[in-house]
Amino acid sequence: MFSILQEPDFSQAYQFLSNSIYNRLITVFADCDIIYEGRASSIATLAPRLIIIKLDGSLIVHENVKREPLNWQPPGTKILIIKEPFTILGIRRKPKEELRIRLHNIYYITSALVKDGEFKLEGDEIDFVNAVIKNPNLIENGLKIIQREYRTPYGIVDLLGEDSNGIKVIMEFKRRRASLQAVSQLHRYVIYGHKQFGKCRGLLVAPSITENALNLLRNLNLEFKQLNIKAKITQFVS
Amino acid sequence: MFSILQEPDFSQAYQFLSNSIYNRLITVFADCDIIYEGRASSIATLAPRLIIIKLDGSLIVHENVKREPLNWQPPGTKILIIKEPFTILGIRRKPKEELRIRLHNIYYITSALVKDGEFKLEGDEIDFVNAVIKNPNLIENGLKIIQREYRTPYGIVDLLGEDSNGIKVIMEFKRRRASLQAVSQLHRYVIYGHKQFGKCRGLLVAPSITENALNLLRNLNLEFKQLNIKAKITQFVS
DNA sequence: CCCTCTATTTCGCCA
DNA sequence: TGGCGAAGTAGAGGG
Repeated sequence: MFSILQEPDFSQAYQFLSNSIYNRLITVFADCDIIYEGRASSIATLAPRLIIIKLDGSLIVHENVKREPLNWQPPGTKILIIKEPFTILGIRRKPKEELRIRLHNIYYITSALVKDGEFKLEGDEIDFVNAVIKNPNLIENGLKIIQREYRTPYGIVDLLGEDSNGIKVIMEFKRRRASLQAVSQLHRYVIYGHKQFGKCRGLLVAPSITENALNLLRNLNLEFKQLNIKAKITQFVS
Repeated sequence: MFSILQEPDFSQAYQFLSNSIYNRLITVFADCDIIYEGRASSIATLAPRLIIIKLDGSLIVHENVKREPLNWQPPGTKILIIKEPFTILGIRRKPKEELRIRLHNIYYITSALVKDGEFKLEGDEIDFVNAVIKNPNLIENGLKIIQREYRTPYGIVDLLGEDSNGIKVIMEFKRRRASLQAVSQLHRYVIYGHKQFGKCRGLLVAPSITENALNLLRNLNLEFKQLNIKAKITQFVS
């Protein structure tokens, strides 16, 4: 199920790692320096760090703060152990990049057999849009839903509808406070909509919007509909 | 420097964790189920997982694939150990959320004293813009740089310049292939620029651009300047 | 705090 | 494989 190697020499570490890579979830705690070269480049000087090697080739290096790793390599990385100098090397093509972790002193190595469990996440944007599809009146009376994920050359429209006057309504949803970027996104779709449908409306649906975004939105003749899906659900329940 | 506890009972684990939290970099490998409730919500069923607790309160749970953790809590999280049922609880206000990791069987716990090393990263967008500030002719002859990070209500312009005809040039830089979103971003600034300066140009600077983005850009009377900074550097060197 | 934007973003989906 | 956009995005920087 798991095994631990404490203060191994490089020869022991080499054996252990070679047998475990791509088979086990590995952690290494060691003094190391790190060179990354690829999409960007970085150097990390000698210090103790926690290294994780996953079954899919993900390579992750943590220091003692932050949720984000100091260095990493995404899934699909080719991982090599070099004996001299003792190095964990992660190589990727496309983009061409490599992470070179040179180990100076190894405190411990662990390996473990992990079987993924079930995982379910709720409350993302999909749920938000789904709620509106089920009940278009949340947006406005008489709104008809035409298409979800309507594809245009200028991006993918969350929801395309038609109002009670037969005018197309292009809707962009944000689960959180809408920003300038959300307005721009909607604007892009409306530029296309005008070419495609002639007159049409652009509607940004979100729980709130920043002041600058609201100004821009008005400038561009777009509309904002305040909608907080969680609040609405409780409203329906009560 | 480090210590390891193998197959502890809950009482031992409690002692160990209580003494280590916020002092040491901790890893726990254990069978656990996890409930997250906050910005979204998730459930993970019983399975062996690797848990990391950092000195700044970061809480990270990994399974055996992906660079991203299965669940997490960012820095600043309040971490509590509950005895019955044995649980690592991470609580945050603003946003209000909690991560509840219930441990069923603990394989090992490690703790270690980590001193952060030096770290230096190069090759991000800042370097890209800096290269142009140093040598505006990379963009076009006669270009004058007026301001870096020019703030407008519609966003922050990477670089504001003036061309040889005295026309303002609003520049947006992308280190990688420019997308629709990059065009929109530039367009936002130019909308403001027209109000502020009257006539002005919008220039997207990137190593390449997607076809749809290029079409949109032309539609909006914006310009694209192909520039690959790494290539340019080698060019100057050679 | 909020706003804005980058990121070695990662990840998923779809043509 | 590339385009596109969401993410419990995280993290940085400025007002």
